[in-house]
Amino acid sequence: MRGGGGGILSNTENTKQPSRRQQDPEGTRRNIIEVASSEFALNGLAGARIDEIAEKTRASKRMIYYYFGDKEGLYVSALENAYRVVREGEAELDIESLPPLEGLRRLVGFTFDHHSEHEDFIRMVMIENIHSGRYMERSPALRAVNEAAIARIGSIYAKGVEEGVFRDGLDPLEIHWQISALCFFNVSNRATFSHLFGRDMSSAENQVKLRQNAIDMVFRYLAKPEYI
Amino acid sequence: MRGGGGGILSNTENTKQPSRRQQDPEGTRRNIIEVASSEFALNGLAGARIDEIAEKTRASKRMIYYYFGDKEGLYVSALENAYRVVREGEAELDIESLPPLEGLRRLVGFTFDHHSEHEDFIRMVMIENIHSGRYMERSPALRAVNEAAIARIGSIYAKGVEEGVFRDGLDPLEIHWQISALCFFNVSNRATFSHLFGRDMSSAENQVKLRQNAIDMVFRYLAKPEYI
DNA sequence: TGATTAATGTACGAACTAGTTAGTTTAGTC
DNA sequence: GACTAAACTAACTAGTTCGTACATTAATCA
Repeated sequence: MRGGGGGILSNTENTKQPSRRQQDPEGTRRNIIEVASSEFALNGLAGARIDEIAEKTRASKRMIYYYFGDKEGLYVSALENAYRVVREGEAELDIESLPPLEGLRRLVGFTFDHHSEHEDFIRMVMIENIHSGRYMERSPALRAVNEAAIARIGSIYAKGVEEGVFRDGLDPLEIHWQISALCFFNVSNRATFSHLFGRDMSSAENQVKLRQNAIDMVFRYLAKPEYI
Repeated sequence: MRGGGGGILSNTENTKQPSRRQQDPEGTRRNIIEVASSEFALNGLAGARIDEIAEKTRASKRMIYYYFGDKEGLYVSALENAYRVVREGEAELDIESLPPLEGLRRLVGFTFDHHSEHEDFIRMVMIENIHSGRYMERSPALRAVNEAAIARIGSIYAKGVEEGVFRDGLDPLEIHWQISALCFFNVSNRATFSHLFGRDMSSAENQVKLRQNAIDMVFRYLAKPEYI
C-alpha cells in the first residue's frame, strides 16, 4: 500500500501480497486461532491444553507463544475473533427496508438461527461470563461493534412506533436483551434443560417450535394488541 | 482421654445429638461441599483446585478423597447440592391458590428473583452446560425434582385456559423454557452484556425494569388480547 | 552478496496438581 | 480398659502443563 515509491523509509510491512511464500505468518496465525477457538469453546480457558492446541495446528507450540505471548493472550484473541466472525454474519442482515412487523419477525428468526449455527461462539460467551468478562476488557474493539445491533433494533422500533403498530415507551437495548435471552438460552442451556425434562430440545421439531415461540413472544411484547 | 466425667455410662445413645464431638462426618462433608461449590462455581471444573478447596475447608485434602473419591465425584456432589438447595427454595412458592393471571405474574417475578439470588447455582448450570451435561447424567435424582416446576405451570395454565384468560394450545414445558430463558440469561450473561453495551444491567434500577419486562413478556404471550 | 530480521522446529525444565501411602486419633462396643 | 472401625492428618509421588532456551531456515535490506 501507499506509493510503492522507493523503498526509502516506508518499510511497507508487506501487508497484502503473500503471493507464494513458504512462510505464511498470517495463515499460521489464523490457523492457530481457529484451532484454539474450538478448543477453548469445548474445554474453557483452564480446561484447554496448549499442547493439545499446538498439536492440532499446522504450526508448533513455539508459534503460539511467538504470536500470542501466553495462554491468556491466545484466549483473548480467540474471543475477539469469535465476536468478529459473528458480527460480520449479522451485518449481512437487512431489515430496514421491511415493514416493522415483518422486519421484527425476520430479526428474531435470524437471531435465533444465527445463534443456533454458532454454538462455539455461544460457548465462548458463556465461558467469558464464567470469568465475569474479565478478559474482554482487554479488547476495546469489541464494544463498538455491538452497538450496531442496538441501532438496528432502534431504527425498526422507531419506525414501528411512528406507524402506530408498536406500543410506545420501550427501550431498544431492553428489546435486544430479550431477543438475546431467548436465542442465547436456546443454545447455552440445551444440555441441562433437555436432560432435566427428558425432551431433546435441539431436535428439529422442537427447534421449529421454540423459534416460532421466540418470534411470537417478542412480537406480542412489542405490537399493539390490535395487531396481534 | 476424656475421663468418664459424669460417670454413669456417659453416652446416652443419642442418635442425633452431635453436641460437641471432634469427629463430625456429616459436618465435614457439608463443609467440603460448600467450599467446593463456590470454588467450582467461580472457576469451573478444570479451573478449581483441589488443594485450594482443601485449604479453605475445615478438613484436609485427604478427606475430599475419602468422601468423594475424586475431583469429578466432588463436582457431581456439588452440582447435585446446588440443584437441591434451589429446588427446596422453589418448593415454598405457592401460587396454585391465586387467580391464574396473578399467579403467573407471581411465578415469573419469583423465578426472576430466585435466579438472581442464586448466582452460584446459575454458574454451576452454565459450567455443566459447557460440559454438555455429561456429569449430571450420573445423578438420577435430579430429573424427578424439576418435573415439579412443569407441574406447577401446567396447573396454573390449565386453570387460566379454563377460565378463558389464557389462550389455548400452549405447552407448559415451553412456557417454562421461556420463563427460564429470561430469568437465567439475566444472571448468566450480565458480565458480557453489560460490558458490550456499556450499561450495568445488574444495577438496582435496571433489574427492576428487566424484572417487569420479563413478567410483561410472559404475560402478553399467555394472556388473551382482551386481558392485556 | 552478506548482514539482519522474521518465522519456525526441538527439546527441556520448573512448577503445579490430582491422587496416594502410611500412619494417628476418636468414638463407640464388649 | 482393650479393641475396632470410622474419621482424620501430613508428607509424598507420578504425571501433567505452561512456558523457554537454543538452534535453524526463510525473507528483506544495504
